[in-house]
Amino acid sequence: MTVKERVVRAAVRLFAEKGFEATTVREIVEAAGVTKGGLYHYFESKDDLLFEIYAAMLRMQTRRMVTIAESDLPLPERLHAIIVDVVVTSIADLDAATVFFQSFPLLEKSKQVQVRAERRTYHERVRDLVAEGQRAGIFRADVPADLVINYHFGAIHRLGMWYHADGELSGEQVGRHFADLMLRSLRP
Amino acid sequence: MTVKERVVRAAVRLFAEKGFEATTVREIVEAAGVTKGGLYHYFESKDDLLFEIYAAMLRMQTRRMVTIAESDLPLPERLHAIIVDVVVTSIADLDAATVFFQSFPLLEKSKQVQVRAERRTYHERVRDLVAEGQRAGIFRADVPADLVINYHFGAIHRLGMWYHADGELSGEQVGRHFADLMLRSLRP
DNA sequence: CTCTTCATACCGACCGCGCGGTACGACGCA
DNA sequence: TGCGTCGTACCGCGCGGTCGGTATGAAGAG
Repeated sequence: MTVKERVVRAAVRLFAEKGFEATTVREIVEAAGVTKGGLYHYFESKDDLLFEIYAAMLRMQTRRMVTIAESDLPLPERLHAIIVDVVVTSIADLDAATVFFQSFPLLEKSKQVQVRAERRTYHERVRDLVAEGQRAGIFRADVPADLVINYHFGAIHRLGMWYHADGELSGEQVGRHFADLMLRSLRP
Repeated sequence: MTVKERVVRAAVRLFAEKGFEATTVREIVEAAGVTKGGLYHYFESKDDLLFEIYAAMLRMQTRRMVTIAESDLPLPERLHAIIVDVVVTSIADLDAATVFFQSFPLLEKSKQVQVRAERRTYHERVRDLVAEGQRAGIFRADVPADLVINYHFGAIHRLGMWYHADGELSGEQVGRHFADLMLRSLRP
């Protein structure tokens, strides 16, 4: 494992556990078994480290979502698969997901803009699926598609607050339950 | 308005906007129009200030929830009213709600224990309503009540991330949509 | 009614600590 | 020798918190 990977791994765990600001660079290098010189050789700043975590998560989740959205499955099944996938991948790297959904305001403003832009396209892409289903009469149309997306993704973004790997449910099971809850709430 | 109130009001706004750790005591006293001496006369520490915000929010929301839960309305209507109420009160003081649901890990550990205990009773109280409905056959029973509560309250806890008062929907409207989404997802 | 006492409310200059970040040397490989 | 890869000793800053002091006004004594 490279120095860079060890730093990222340690940082993600600490950020998830104690928050970005409460975690010191000294703690990160200690947990990663490297030194400050090593860390600052690969990262410009503590903030830059957070941004790398963000960028990796965003790229991965967006790519997977687009792949499913562009498949030729029936619309409700595409939506179902997207929810299951985002839940499963979030749980697979729960620390990163926790950081991702909690530390956004702490990013430098300029980096926030970048991240927000990509998050927006993600949001709109999925929202359009819902809106399409509403127009087709597959989904009930008496609730705004934007609100539906904010609602259900809000639920997903809080996963890190309560899910523990030693619990009874696997990521796959949680994902299916979530997808079912979403689709049922849209049933006409 | 007393010094204490002004401090709390300013602190809530700043904590919601920039996060607890990123907000300095100097910024708070400046925004509140008081001095450090005044602040530390009423609060033991910056952490104590955060805790007061938490305690007030918790007491208020728990009290309201219990009142509704103990009413003699039919079960689904009680659940509906609880969701509408928590959404409306969260939106009425969105800054406090945002802080409440985001800054928990930054509280002192001993205070976390207190808060967690009360949050737990809140959670269990509402979960029991769902479980009761499942046993009675009013709600579908193929999904764990705990997961249902985590899911739907997760959505509520993210309100501060996207709701803006200048949008099209009032707190009441959002509350009703949320409650509808929840009850529909439980329809057998 | 006046004088003394004392608690409460608040002020703001100051402090020590530990933070993120840096400078520079060393080591290994080409 | 030269370049990329670190290690280590250090730095300045700004943070949360402190502490000696003052203003105010209620309570008790005479």
